Amino acid sequence: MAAKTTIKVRSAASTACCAPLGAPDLSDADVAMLAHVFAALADPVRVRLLNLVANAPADGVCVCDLVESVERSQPTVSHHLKILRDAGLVDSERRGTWMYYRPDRVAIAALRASIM
Amino acid sequence: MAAKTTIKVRSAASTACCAPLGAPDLSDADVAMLAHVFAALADPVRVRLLNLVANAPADGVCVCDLVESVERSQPTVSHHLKILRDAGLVDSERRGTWMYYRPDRVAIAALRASIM
DNA sequence: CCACTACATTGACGGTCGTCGATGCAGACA
DNA sequence: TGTCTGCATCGACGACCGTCAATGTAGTGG
Repeated sequence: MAAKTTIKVRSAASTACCAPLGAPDLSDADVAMLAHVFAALADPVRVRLLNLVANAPADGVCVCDLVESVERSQPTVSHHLKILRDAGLVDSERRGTWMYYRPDRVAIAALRASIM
Repeated sequence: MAAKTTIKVRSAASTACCAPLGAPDLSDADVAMLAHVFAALADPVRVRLLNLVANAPADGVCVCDLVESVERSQPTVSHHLKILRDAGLVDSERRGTWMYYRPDRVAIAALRASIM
């Protein structure tokens, strides 16, 4: 079996984040990834959703509660949550009929660190 | 003349930034402002431009140098720089025929602080 | 005054995004 | 099996965004 290198494996979905915005040698891939994560926060509904998820109890929030809070249709909320999840800013977990969303605090801290 | 209150005047152009993303009482105005600033960084060209401006000599970079670096037309670069300036992330100053752009490090630090 | 340079603004085009109704799908329960 | 609930996906529409050529504007220098 191949030896595990010390290279950090990027978590599944091109997640946040990486090289700081102010780095003198920022690669095009880093630029694209940063823009992708920032784009996930470029909509007021998604900012609010992340804010709600971040202030939820430790076991998460279900989509139905979020739909009520942001006053958008359920498909629209699902759409925005998918964008936040693809950006690595939130996690989701199925429990029974419900999907519970929680913030990915590691990714969020990495994003903060990437700003200069 | 009216007495100056201690209320902090928001610098000219709805600038970055303010209440943290994780605040339990984040107002709609805060959400809108955060989304606006994040939207300014939601494009790879603008992320690169801010990166270039941030790594420029202390007296700034002229637009012509940025045009060469990002390989876009001069109107396109001007357009992106205007978005970054409206978001409060960069400052511009005229010197002779040239416009020099510099990062607004205070606003950038405020943006970092606003992430949870 | 004129020509030139550096940058901003305008106008137009194609592509992407936010939104919702309709539909699909999985789990719970009888 | 059938039905109900919670959520995801699809399809479509209007609005916004990134891009560039053309044009406008301000400063420089002859």
